Amino acid sequence: MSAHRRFTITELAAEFDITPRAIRFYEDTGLLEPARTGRNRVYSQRDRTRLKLTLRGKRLGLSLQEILQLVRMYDSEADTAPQLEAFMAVLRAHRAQLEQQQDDIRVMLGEIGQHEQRCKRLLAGTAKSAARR
Amino acid sequence: MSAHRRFTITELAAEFDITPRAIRFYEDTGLLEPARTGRNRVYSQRDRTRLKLTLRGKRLGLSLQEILQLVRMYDSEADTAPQLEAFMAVLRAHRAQLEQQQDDIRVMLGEIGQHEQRCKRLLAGTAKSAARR
DNA sequence: CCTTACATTTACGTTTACGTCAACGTCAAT
DNA sequence: ATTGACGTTGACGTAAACGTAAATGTAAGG
Repeated sequence: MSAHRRFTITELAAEFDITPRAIRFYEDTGLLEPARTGRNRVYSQRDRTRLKLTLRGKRLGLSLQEILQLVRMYDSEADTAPQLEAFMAVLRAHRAQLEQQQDDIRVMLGEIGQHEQRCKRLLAGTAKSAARR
Repeated sequence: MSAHRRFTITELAAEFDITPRAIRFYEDTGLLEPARTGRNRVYSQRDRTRLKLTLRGKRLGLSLQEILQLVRMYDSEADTAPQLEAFMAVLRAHRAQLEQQQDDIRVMLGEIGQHEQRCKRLLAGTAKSAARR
């Protein structure tokens, strides 16, 4: 309901388990544009969403600059055909990268599974030799 | 067949599209341990595999130190039960992180799809208004 | 009024992952 | 003999993403 909830910097920091310093830094790079009450920052739902996007991007290894380009693109009102074409080219590139990452993850999960199996076998072995005493 | 192929640093650099400097840096951090012919580095299949692992880790946002811990763990001959338990704990943590990334990727791919749809619609619109002249 | 808690800006420090010379060795080709 | 092409080891530079300390404001509670 309250679509216009306001957040303080420490609230957001606590919620997302980051420091206020980091949040201010994201503002410096242009990712957030909180309102002010005097000098103090006031964050809207939109800012919160942006922050979530930022952290998601970070988890995938994007730089803040790359994230900034993405959110700017998403917000931009591209309307001419060349702009739209350029937009879509960027989208395709990012999709390709994400799909590459999906592959990488699949491979890594496979390796982890193998190692987990090996550990289980070895643990079964140590359990037996411990039981033999 | 030739399981003992040897590679020079520029060969590997070319193959993986990185600089020799980067490869030497990976050696400094302990990720690679090439043999030597005099002063010159000679890389084995194993080194090449390590390098591939390293780059895959990087694409997923891991730091070189984290990658180093992983490959060391994978190479280690843990045999005592506590070691194996600790090993598996790390494996579980990494699997959790990878699954988080999978989620992140799914969300992002969804967003990209939406924007691509929007672009297509808009492009159809601009095509029409261009045709009207 | 004074302290405590949280906020601000400014500014310098730090880590990571290389880039970029500089100075040198080496081997093949001209 | 010299010229590249490729290799080496330092050593310093740099961009990114904050950490951290200093100096200050300000609102609430005892």
